[in-house]
Amino acid sequence: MQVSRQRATLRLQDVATAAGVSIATASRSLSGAPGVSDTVAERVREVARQMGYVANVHARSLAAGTSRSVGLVVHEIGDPYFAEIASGVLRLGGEEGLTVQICHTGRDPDKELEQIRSLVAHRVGAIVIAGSGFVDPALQAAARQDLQAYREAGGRVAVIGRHHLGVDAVLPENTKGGRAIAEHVLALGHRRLAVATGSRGLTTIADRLAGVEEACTAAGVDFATVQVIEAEFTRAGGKIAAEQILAEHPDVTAILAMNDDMAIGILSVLRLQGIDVPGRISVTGFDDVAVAGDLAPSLTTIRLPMLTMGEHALELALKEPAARPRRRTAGHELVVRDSTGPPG
Amino acid sequence: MQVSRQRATLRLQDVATAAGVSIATASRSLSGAPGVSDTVAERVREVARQMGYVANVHARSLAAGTSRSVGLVVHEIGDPYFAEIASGVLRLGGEEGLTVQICHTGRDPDKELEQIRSLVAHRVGAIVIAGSGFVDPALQAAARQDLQAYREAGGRVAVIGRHHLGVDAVLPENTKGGRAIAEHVLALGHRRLAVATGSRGLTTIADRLAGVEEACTAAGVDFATVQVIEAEFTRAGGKIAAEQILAEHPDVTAILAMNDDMAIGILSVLRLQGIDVPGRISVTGFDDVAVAGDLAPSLTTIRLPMLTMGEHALELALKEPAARPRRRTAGHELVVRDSTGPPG
DNA sequence: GATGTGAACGTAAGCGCTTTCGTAAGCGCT
DNA sequence: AGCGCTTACGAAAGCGCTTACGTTCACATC
Repeated sequence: MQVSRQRATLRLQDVATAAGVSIATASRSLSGAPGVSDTVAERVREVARQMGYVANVHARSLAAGTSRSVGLVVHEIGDPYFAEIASGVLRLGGEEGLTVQICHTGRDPDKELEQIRSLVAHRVGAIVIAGSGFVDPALQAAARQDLQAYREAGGRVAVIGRHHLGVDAVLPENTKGGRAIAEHVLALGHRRLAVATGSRGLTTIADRLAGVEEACTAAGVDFATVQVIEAEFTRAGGKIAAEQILAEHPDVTAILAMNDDMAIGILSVLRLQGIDVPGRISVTGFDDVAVAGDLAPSLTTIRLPMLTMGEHALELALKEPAARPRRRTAGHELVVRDSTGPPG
Repeated sequence: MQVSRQRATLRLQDVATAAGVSIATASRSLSGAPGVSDTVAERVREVARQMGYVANVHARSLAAGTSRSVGLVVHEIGDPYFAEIASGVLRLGGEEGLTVQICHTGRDPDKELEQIRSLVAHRVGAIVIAGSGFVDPALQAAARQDLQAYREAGGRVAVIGRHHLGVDAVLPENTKGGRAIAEHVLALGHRRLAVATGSRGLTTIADRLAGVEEACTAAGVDFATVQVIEAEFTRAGGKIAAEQILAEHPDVTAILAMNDDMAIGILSVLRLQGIDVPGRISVTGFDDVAVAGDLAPSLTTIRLPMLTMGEHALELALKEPAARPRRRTAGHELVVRDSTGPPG
């Protein structure tokens, strides 16, 4: 007895046979390439649909030398800042019929390189790298070199929020934003400030701090008197920073967190300790993550258009590469809410 | 003059030539397959590293018939619930050396099918589908059929939070959780309840509501007297629901939101209207997203281990398929915080 | 010393597509 | 009828890998 051995999946050949055409015609019909009469093309498509044929992407990419997919590298997808960027990339990518590979690095430079390599291996058409780069020149150079090779092989790269990689970039106005938020606090009359920040080894943070320093200098406040507390760039880090500030610098009247996540942690500690915000201490954030406006008190912060930044970055990456790296600034906006007020 | 035409990217052949071995030996060396002496294998690897060779994943997948990548389907990656699940999948996936393709559907059933097909086309080794399914049997059947074909072709599937697809599943205790949160509120003495929920056409929501109904019945509260307000399953939907509840049912003393996002929106509206929580109205959430504990008032909710659920789902999907679909329940935990108290 | 054995390596046949090139047929023109 | 031109299609050559199978050679066995 003969056992009819069934293939696991349909091939283009099966569709072609069923439609009574050659494999070449079938391929052209399905991809919409010219050189096939409309009637034949339509018949092939109908047959394929009925059979439930799904083309093998690997075979297609190998033969065509291109792939309809893009890569996205983020620090941590659970972080709302990156989640929103990812949402933007996924939205535009979906519209363009691209699949998106997401990698997260946990802010580990080695892992970042590894992830980039993996994306290169996948011959993704474009790579979007979100999140701060490293101030360390050696790390920058390593990333730069890998990306350079990828681009020479025809890959496209865009980054969000770092400007040292020689590729197209979407740049949030970190320095201007840092300046704006500090100016707001200074204008309210605060003079004894603390800053809660993540590692200064990240460019984003360095930029934001630079803005704060500018504003202080302009207002005649010696930046050296500003207490800069470095902790994790997370809610937990914010809590630790807040406790440290309260313990060591009880006279501070305003705490500037360098992202909303830290600010949320800070608010939480102040609330637990019964400290009035903004009555005794004003608190500010940075990013304007979705929840910032719904906190109590709602958070004064700098709005960055994360979703749009994700879209723009992918857009840049999909464009014909320019001779010189393009820069696209993403605007910032000071959003004044209830967490800031004049010093008590 | 002869122009040396340079290849865009290195091939395995180039490495083999440089190392003075055949392409087969090179392949075996790099993949760690047996049949190569250690010295030769090491030399090949060293040469490959020095040349910066990165294997073409498409060629590899095509030849080997497998791919080291998995797909993740979520409703919306910007939603913290899904972002945390994604984080779990990415974490475990990264550990296993898998790349992860993320698709989001915007809660659109057609788009979900489309995304699943795209993943099938990519011959991903496994697919994890997160998020509620549709109660509608026709939609269920369509998804089920596509997945069935994929599994017959050797693909693995696991789902999170839906139990109708005949595949391995990680099931959050939605009904038990709904019951627990309602019991908590009822035990505090509340009798005039409102529920703010997303579309009841989603299984997750139907399950949670069923739990609430159970608790009400057990406590002798007629579920028909509970005001169930259906809106978007988001912060914005929570605000709309809250306004409607305040306008139409001002005597309500507790609002049960069917996820934290809605609860945050509700808290925000109550705060704006100067309504004391929990003094006049108690509010509960569901999920325990990261920010829930740092809100003011902090949110009483049901904790679901999202990150772990993501990991477990991928784990299930990577295992040898069992004869019968496996079920793995993810525990729930009532987290009582400051947003609930006895009715005023 | 003939023979079997296994390890180490090379040859070549695909994997399922895309795309170049060749060919046949249909068309209008002289 | 003969010519060139266009259009529609098929044959076949890859894309860059993996892997079944063949070959070689060192070594142990009788």
